[in-house]
Amino acid sequence: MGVTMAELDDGRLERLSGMLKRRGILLPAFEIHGGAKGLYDFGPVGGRLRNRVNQAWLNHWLALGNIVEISSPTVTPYAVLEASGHVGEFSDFMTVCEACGEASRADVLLEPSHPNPDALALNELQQLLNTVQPSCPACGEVQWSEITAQNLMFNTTIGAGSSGRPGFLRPETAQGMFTSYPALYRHNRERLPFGAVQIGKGYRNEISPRQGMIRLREFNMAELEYFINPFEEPEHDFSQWTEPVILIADGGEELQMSLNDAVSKNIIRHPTVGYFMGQTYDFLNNIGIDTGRLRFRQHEADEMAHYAKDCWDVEIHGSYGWIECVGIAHRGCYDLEAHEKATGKSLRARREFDEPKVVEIDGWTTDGAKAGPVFRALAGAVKTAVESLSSDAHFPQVLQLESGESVTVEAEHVKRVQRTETLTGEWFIPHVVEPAFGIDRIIWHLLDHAYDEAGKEGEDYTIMRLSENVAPVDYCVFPLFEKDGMGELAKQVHSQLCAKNGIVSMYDSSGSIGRRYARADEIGVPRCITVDHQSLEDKTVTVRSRDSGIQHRVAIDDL
RNA sequence: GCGGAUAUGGUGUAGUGGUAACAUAGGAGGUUUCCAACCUCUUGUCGUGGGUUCGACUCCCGCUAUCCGCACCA
Repeated sequence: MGVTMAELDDGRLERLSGMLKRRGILLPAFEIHGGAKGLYDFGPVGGRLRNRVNQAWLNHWLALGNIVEISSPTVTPYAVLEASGHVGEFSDFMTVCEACGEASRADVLLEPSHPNPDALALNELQQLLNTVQPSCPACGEVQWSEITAQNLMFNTTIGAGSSGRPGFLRPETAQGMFTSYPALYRHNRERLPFGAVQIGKGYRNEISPRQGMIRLREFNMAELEYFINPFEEPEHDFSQWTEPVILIADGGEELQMSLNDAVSKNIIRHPTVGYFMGQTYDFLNNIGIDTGRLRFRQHEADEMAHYAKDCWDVEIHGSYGWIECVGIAHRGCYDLEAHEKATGKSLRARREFDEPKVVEIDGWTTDGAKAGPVFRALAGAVKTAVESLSSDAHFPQVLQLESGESVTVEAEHVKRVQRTETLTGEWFIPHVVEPAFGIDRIIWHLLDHAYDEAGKEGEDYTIMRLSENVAPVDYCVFPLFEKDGMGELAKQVHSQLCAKNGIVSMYDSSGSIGRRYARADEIGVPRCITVDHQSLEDKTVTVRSRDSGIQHRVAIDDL
């Protein structure tokens, strides 16, 4: 990078943004009320584009055969996001310099004095701040206020009055897939692997949204949670990904290597992660991302969340430089385990052992009839303590319970347990590989890559070279002139097309024919249909393709 | 959040202490036998709140938004 946008694009970004606004693709939201930072409208053309991208995404994953689609609420109870770690993780710990009023992040101030202050809890940070006494980066004084947590999630209250419970707008869609795990597992006949996808809105109350569509406060995301059995070696066919792609591995150097090779050389550390990298590459290619401006970047070990095993971002190059648009992470069992711990509900899958395991149980347990009346409320804790003893323990014995109390256990309170158990399998927490897509960022780059203002015969001319798979309008229908019945016939063709499932057609009769082609090109309509004099005689029309300008004559009935 | 700049029809811009202009786009009509042509008519603008003033789009202050840099950013 290092090249500023102005040098790079010569005003292209401004012209593109202006066009997107003028043509109803992307517009600042609520503009008549003064606008709102980090919030955008998809306009009459953009709304359709977004839907097409979402649909293409959905179809891409559903085609794998073991993926289901769900939809969960955006309003999320406090407890869910506390369990997932977001209440802690999505907070910035702020402290204010009482000398100059400058607010700083406590963990950033303490970075020189601690290997990973980001991981500390509030009270630990406060302690460290008191000990270290860092000086204010703005004024040099050392007068810090109490640390406060600044949460990046939107707060809300679910319910009214005293019955209202605290909640948040979700910062990601993923938690819905994790909290729905029992239903997903049952639906999939209790067999791994399987996946669940969800497309929806996420919310982050960014301190400073910037760069248009790149950092939003409300954004469209699409996530896949793929649940796998960590005891099984995954089998994926990488034979379709032998073309070299750009990889920036952990070490920092840029490699040109196929995904196939990267997996076999263990640069991509988990085959399922590699498989989804390949699938993601194909998806982005299919919807029209210029794959020459796409690269995979591996998270460094210290950048990765502590539970993640391997994590790759897909970065796409556009007017804002290289932007992270997709993250593909191996999250281990972190999420399901977290919800399991918080709720006490089992979020597991069953696997049968190749051979049953025979377990010799040789130890002690309490004799309920004797120990119960003696230890009363402590009986449960005593039982746990006794069962942790080895087979050669002797009684009477003084045991320290977890609660700190000591009890004397007599020989009559316990009995010997000696038996053999055969275990045919076990319950385990599945691991998760999560490809997470920022739809808005992807749409931005689709537009950015498709926007071609190369000109035509020396004149300024812009074409939006969107893929047919996502183009918001499929056809424009023009009467060459709106007379002699050409207008009526064109309208007829137009409504005939609109009536077809999934087809969007626009009718345009204003301005010269060239102007209408230009308007259609600007929003990326792949094909324009023109009704001319000949159409009136033989019921054929010309179909002109956007990228080549070539026209074919086609019978109306064959459209 | 800090610093700097900016805010005029849909879009891009000009301009002034006496209620605004140009281009382009849009609409109607005409013309035109396929790539932003032409002619006529026409719609539409000073981000927002306050102050100074006889009078503010213009000067001052606040707010909001946008852009750039810093900081922040699974």
